Parts: sequence; structure tokens; C-alpha cells
Amino acid sequence: MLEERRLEVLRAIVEDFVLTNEPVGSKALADRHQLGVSPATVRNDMAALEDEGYIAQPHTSAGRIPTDLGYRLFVDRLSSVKPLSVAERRAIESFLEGAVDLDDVVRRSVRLLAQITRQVAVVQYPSLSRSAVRHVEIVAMTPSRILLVLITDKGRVEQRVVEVPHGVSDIDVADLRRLLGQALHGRRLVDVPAALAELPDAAPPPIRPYVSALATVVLEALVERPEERVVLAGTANLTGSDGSALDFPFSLRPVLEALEEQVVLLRLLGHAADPDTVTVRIGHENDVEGLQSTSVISAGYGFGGMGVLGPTRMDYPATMAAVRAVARYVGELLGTS
Amino acid sequence: MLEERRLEVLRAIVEDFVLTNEPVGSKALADRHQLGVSPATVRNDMAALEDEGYIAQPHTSAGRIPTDLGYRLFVDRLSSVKPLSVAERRAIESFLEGAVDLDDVVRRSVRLLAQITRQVAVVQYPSLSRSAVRHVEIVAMTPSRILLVLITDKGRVEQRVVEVPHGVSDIDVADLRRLLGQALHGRRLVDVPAALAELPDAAPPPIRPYVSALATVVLEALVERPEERVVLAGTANLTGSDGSALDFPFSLRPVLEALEEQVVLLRLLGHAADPDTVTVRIGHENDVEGLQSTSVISAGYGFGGMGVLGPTRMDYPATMAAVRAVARYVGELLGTS
DNA sequence: GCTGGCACTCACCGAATCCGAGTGCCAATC
DNA sequence: GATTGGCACTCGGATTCGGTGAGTGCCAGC
Repeated sequence: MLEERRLEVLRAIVEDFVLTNEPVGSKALADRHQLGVSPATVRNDMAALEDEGYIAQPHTSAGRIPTDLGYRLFVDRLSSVKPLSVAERRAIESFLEGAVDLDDVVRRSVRLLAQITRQVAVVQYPSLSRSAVRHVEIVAMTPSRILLVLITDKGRVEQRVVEVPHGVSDIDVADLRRLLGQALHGRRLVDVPAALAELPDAAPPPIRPYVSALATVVLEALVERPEERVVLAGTANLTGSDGSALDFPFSLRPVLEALEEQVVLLRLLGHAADPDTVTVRIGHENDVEGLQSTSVISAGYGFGGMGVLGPTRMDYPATMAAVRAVARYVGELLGTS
Repeated sequence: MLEERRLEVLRAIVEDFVLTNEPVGSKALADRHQLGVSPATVRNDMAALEDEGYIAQPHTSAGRIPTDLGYRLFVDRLSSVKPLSVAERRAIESFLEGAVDLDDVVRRSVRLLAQITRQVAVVQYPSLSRSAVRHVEIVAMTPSRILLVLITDKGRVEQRVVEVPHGVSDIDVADLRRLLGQALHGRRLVDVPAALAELPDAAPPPIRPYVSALATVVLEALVERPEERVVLAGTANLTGSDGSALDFPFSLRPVLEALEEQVVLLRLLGHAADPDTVTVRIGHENDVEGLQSTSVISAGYGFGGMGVLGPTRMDYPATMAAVRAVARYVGELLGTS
């Protein structure tokens, strides 16, 4: 009873604050929501919530705003993910179905996500390690440099320049190509190391040293240091529609800086695997420097992660729903292609 | 004499304003620069300059600030491109020489440019049309879809999915690959159309229709609709180091929005060819919506364009020097690789 | 054509003031 | 014991109001 109403008050505070961006006071709360109690009671509850660290007041004699902890409680216990409207669902479909390409899918997804959430969207390219090799190509660039091109079953094309110790003649290249092709075709990338290990034995003696050297380089380049790519959209949403950076107390410079680092973005997306487990990281829960006043909502689509970044003051239920929906849809799209 | 001093006054105004970001008045001008005349005289000149549209006052009884037209005159007639310091030059070299990859070169260039100019940097990937074909690869994805991979002499890898009218069997693909390879290897991309036109005649009759169909599709995809890629860095520089968007009166939202459009970025870079002809577009000279209060400084590096975008109030000589230097260096790097 | 002088204009700054939303606490009530 | 109405108090934000000074335009004199 007592406990329950307190939570209800917290929910009301979060909802109102997200809506208005103004500290919310006891009177307004009692009016706008059917709490069935007087402002004075609400005040008592608010005092308790403040003691527990869920809300705070920017200064004396102002209303309360949720803390990171408050949002956390809200997300964990007080909100249910709103289902998207039919219109939104249809918009997602129609926006994505025109994609012709893996690149295109990714580009469209990220734009879409940015657009419907009105936040910054981040999408990771389908991770190499979960893909299978469709095709391997080797091109000699200079005698000591070869370009390795890997095409995965998702249509992702990955290139890597590898330095080889000794010169490689054209004939070697042709052999290498054939060998690698046979060895790797159809393998999932996680299985590549095993396949490569056996490779030198299968090679004709004359080129065996090359193969061996190349195998280790390839291994190192593609498997142990997989290059993950990430795309971004909607940075303009960091500024309020009026223009000024309302939601970012200390200006958005640190945020923009953080967003330029691929590594940071990858860390944000974490290792989410499943569209249905939406991860929410709120404010200080992000240990990334510069993003302590932002929240990140992410989900996996099966081959990588995608998500959204915005001010801690955001509409969590709606955003979570959007991320989940897009992740699901993209996952299906790629899974069946 | 008269004319000359007026220009001198304009130069002084531009320099001071760029430095301080405050409207500059007659007294301060006469003091800080050795103009050899009294403030009163400067005032007369300023009045004349204002009539001619080179400067303006934000409000009565404030100093003057340069207009776009003023900056234009400054750039055209009053400034010489400062040579970079040795340290800067060395920094450029050491920053770029570690690049292993075409991708890497581009990424490093854009970061470098953003860093030394403290503005937003934009670099276009080496244009396809000026590259030569090093290798062509064809992979069947589904019966009606093939993936075409093109590797250029600069190490750029370009992929495109093409829909083909009829099913393509594995044997066809092998033939196609060989045919295309022979026809295109070593050609510059501008010469590809001619080579493709002859292709069907050379093909063995059974697959001729496929070849013919494919040729037109390839032509359309790679030559007439070449996909130009552009990378961006330093968006955080749009916010002043203090954080607020000092230089952007109407907030930077429109700027950020414009920067998300690849098409816009490409237009900004124009068709610059030569590192030594640095193009400057100031304020309203940019017809791109949202960028009317920014200036763009760009140059070509031989295979595409690169440039920098910032507030109209920027240090033009230094920025022009930086763009030119980086463009030159990248041009050399790619030209000799 | 240049200069010094002069009156005038405003944006900016700080102090003083008012206003009201919001709070905490307490005694009374259910 | 929880709830409520009442009440004194706080303090940020908006408003007002001179004072200040940088900057201007104009004019008469050199």
C-alpha cells in the first residue's frame, strides 16, 4: 500500500518529467495523476524517495527530477514495453524492404532507428565471426603485399592487406587462391582457424612455406583482430528541435567526441545477441567518458548489435520498443537472405 | 592611398574578429594595428566599407564584424596562404605514413585534417572513375542475384549486387568471371564502357545473352551511378571548446543535419582536382540548406576531394594552408602506391 | 583628406525587488 | 499510523532601473 503508492509517485514523476522537461512538484503531480491522495501526502512520499536516492531537486524550492537510479527503477519495475502502432510497424517494413545490399540494409536500419526514436542510432555491421565464408579472393598488389578479400554469406565484403615475408609470384597467387578457396569455402568464421591449421600439410611442397606464412597472417588479421564496423545516424537529434542542447548540461562536445570513436561505439553495443533482451544503460552506468549523462538502449539482431543513444531523460518504453522492433526485423531480414 | 587603406582596415577587422570573436571598434583598431591614422579616420573608412557591404554592425553602437562579402574580399585579395610550420609538416607525415590500407589512409587523413584545423573535416574516397581495374570478381548469391566485386589499383574494393534477369548457373559464373576479367583487367574505369560494349561479341554463343544483359547492368551500376563514399571527422569541433555553439547563431542542428547527407557532402567537395587550387566557399555562397553560416574550404588530391567545414569566422589563411598540405601529401601517397 | 571634439545611442552589468511554485513541518483528523 | 490542511519559509527567475562605457556619426577646423 504505502510502498506501492511511492512507486506510483515515482512513475508519475518520471513520466511527467520526460514529457515536460521541468522539475515536477507535489501539487502538479496530485492534480495530473489520479493518485487519490493530497499533495501533502505526495510530499511525504517524495521526501522518502529522495532519501532513497531515486529523485533529487535541482535546488531548494524546486520540484523533483529523477536520478539515474530513479530511471533504473522505472525501467526495471514500472514500465512495460509499449507495442508499436501498426503504422510504425508498417513504416519499418516498407523502409527496410527496399534494401538491395548488406550495406544498404545497415544504412537504412540506422537511419530508420534514428528517425523513429528521435535519438542517435548506432548499428554494428554483421559480425564476421558469426558469418560463413562464401568466397575468398587473393590479389597481389606488390611482390610483398597481397590483398585478401573475403565475402561472407551475408554479402559482407571484407578486405585486408597482408604483408608477406617473401615475394609472391603470380603463379603462387593462383595456387594460394585455389588452396584457400577449397579450405575455407562454406566454413563459418569461427571454424577458420582449424581449417587453416591443416592447410600447409595439404599444400604442394614448393609453396608450402608461403602457405604456412600466409595462414598465420590471415589468421591473425581476420580472426584475432576482426575489424568491426559501426555506423551512426541522427546526431542532429542531440540538439533540441529548438536548437539549443537542452538536455546536455555540459554541452554536447564530450558526447560528440565519444561518438567519433569506433571503439567506444562498439563497447556501447556490448555483446547483445537477442532482439528480445533489450539492454538499457542509464547515465553513470555508462563507464564511457563523456557519456555519463546519456542513456544507451541496445539489442542484438543476431549478427551484431544495434541501439540508440540519448539523454537520460528519454521515453524509455517507446524507445525500447523501437529498438526491439527494428532489431527483430533486421534480424529476420538477414537471417533469411 | 585611400582605397588601399580601406582594404587595410578591412583586413585588420577580419583578423581581429577572427581572433577575438567580438565586434571590433574604431579605437581598438587604430591602437592594435599600425594604421598611422586616427580612430576618426578609421571610422570614416568603416562607414564606407559598411556602405559597400563588406562589414556590418550587429546593433547600433557596437563594433563591426565582417560580412560574407568581407571575408570573400579578404580571402581573394588580402591574404596569402601561410606556409605550415616544420612541426606541422612533420606531424602530417608521421601521422599518415603509418597507414597500411586505402581505408586507413582515408581515415587517418580525415582525422588529421580535423585535428589540425580544429574544424569538421570531409574526405572523399578515391573516385572510381579515375582508377584502373585491378581485379574483377563475381560471386553468385542467389540464382538471380550476383555480387560483383571490383578491386582498383588504389586498393579500393567496390561491391555491388546486380539483379540478373535469368538464373545463372555455376558454370556460367565461372565463364563470366573469366570473360569480365580478361576484358576489364588494367582498364581505367572511364574506358570500361567501351570494353563492355565489345564483350558480348567475344563471348561464346551459349552464354551470350547473359553476358549482354550483365554488361548493361554492370555498366549502369558501376559507371553511370558510381557510388561515392565520404568520411567525416571532427564534428565535435562545431561546438566551442567551452561547449556552447558560439559561432552558430541558429544552433548547429541544421548543420548536423546537412552533414548526415552524403549527397550534400559530395556537393561541398565539388570537383576539385588539384591540391594547389584551394576552393573557398563562404557563408551564403553555399547553396546547401543549413550551411549558410558556414564556410567550406576544399581541394582535390588527385583522386577525389577533401576539405574542411567551419563557421564563416575562421582563420582562412591557416585553414587553407592545412587543407592544401594534407591534400598534397595524400595525393603523393596514393599516386606512388 | 585627416583629425579632434562632442553629443548621442545602446547593450551590458549589477542591485533591488517582486512573485510564486514548491518545500518541510506540525497539529488535527480519520 | 497514515493522511491532510495549514503555514512559514526558501530561493530561483523575471522584472525593473540606473549607471557605465564602448562605439558611432557628424561637424568644424587644420
